[in-house]
Amino acid sequence: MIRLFDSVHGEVRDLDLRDPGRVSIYSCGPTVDNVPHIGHGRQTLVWDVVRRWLVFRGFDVHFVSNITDIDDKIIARASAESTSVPQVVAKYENEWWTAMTALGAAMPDDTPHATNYVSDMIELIVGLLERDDAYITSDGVYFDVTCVDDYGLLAGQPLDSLRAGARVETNEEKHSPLDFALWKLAKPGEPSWPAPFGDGRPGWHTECVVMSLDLLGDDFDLHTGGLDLKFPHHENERAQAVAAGRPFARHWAHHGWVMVGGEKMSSSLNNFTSLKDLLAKTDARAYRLLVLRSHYRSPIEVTPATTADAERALARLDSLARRFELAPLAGETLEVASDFRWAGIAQDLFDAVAEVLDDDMNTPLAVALLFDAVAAANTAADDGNDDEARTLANAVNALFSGLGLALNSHGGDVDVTSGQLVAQRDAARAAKDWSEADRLRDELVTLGWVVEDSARGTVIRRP
RNA sequence: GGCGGCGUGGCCGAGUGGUUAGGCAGGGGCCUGCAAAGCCCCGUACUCCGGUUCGAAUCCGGACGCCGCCUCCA
Repeated sequence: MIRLFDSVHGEVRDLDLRDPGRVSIYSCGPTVDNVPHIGHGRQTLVWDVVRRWLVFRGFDVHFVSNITDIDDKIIARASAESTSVPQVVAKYENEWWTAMTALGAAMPDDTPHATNYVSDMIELIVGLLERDDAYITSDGVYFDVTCVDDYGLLAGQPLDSLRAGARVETNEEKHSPLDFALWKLAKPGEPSWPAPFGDGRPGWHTECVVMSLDLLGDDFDLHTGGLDLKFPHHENERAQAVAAGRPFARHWAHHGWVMVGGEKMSSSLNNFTSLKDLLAKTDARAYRLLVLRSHYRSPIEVTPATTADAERALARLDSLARRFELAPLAGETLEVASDFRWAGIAQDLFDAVAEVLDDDMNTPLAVALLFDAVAAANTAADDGNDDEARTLANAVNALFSGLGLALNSHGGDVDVTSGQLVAQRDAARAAKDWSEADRLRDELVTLGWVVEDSARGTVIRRP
């Protein structure tokens, strides 16, 4: 049984699936109005890992993540860049998938785009208007939050206290400051779609409810997103579903933010580092390891110090991969291609890791267990217990593969010159010509290699 | 004001009422021709003040500090 912290109940609970063995997940995706930042990267990694783990555990996972391709901020960006909305969308959506692929994240099974769902959204809004759950103003259609009895469920507060804390509302026509736009009437020059209540565009909260229900069906299993989406975005999605009489997400899960000097990283605070910039100087696998080494609900700081720490830890894993010539068992695909036999000490490791991952994805503890196994494998190999060593190393490799972290045994392509130097050094060492061997090692180091001796002779790799 | 989270050894970061988290960095040792990699050993931490308990970093109360949501936001 998989357990996950449920944001509605504020506690870790069993994942109660609609269809046993199958997991339907909707993960709120980006508004493509800017380059993805490190926080988006964490988001993608967190849910990629959850998805992979569920697949590894044998569940049939249906993973949906949307692209918001119409929004005020996209329109603003098009204006700022003196270009069109479609061009902004094309540019930043491309940036998004490029960065996420570089992170080693598997593509979602479905990637719905809001603009392909406008007619469905209009249909939903018409229904809400018919039931008086929404009303029309001079600039659009708004949802009346008082129509949902338990509005505030995700916020963890009743409507009254939410209203008390609401900031000063500038829109006098809204019945309550908490009411939100379902439809925004187009101003001149803005992209628009025809609708019975006037040409315009859908509100952000309306997209996700329509797309998730369309692709995953009523009563789907899990809805995820950043902690900042819990309220009001998810609250409002749910409110529409409730008003429309559609059973919505059975579970809600939210991940913590990337922090910058103690403050939340955010597009609006403009304190972000783009994912592209991070990946230009950091191994993407190191970022995945950094994310794995903290709990998904905790805030993390991504700094040169923490990424360097992760890179050195990763080097230890790659070192194991080289020693045992391990090849990753999963990459682009989610299935871990392995005929690995989980038995004996491998089974013990699997059981220990599974126990902590099944319990609210305690990846830091799982990683600790895997590092213990790394040491055990090395010790066994040092002691000449080859079978045990190899079994453990393979198990570590399989489990990291299952989490999307590919161990790398390949130290870099060796050019002809370097290859010759390696051969010469082995010859010198065989002849016990140490000064010549050391000279050749220095030469290799100058060429940018890390030189190690192994049972197979000189091995070189890139640092 | 309402609601929620956090405060662990040099750094990152888990965690349970009593037993080594793990990683990185640092010190010592083994291995090695010398290194590198690997292995072993070491630091004995838990914001503060009370309380419960045979025993609390872990439970309760309080204080202080930090962060977040209530507005766009992963």
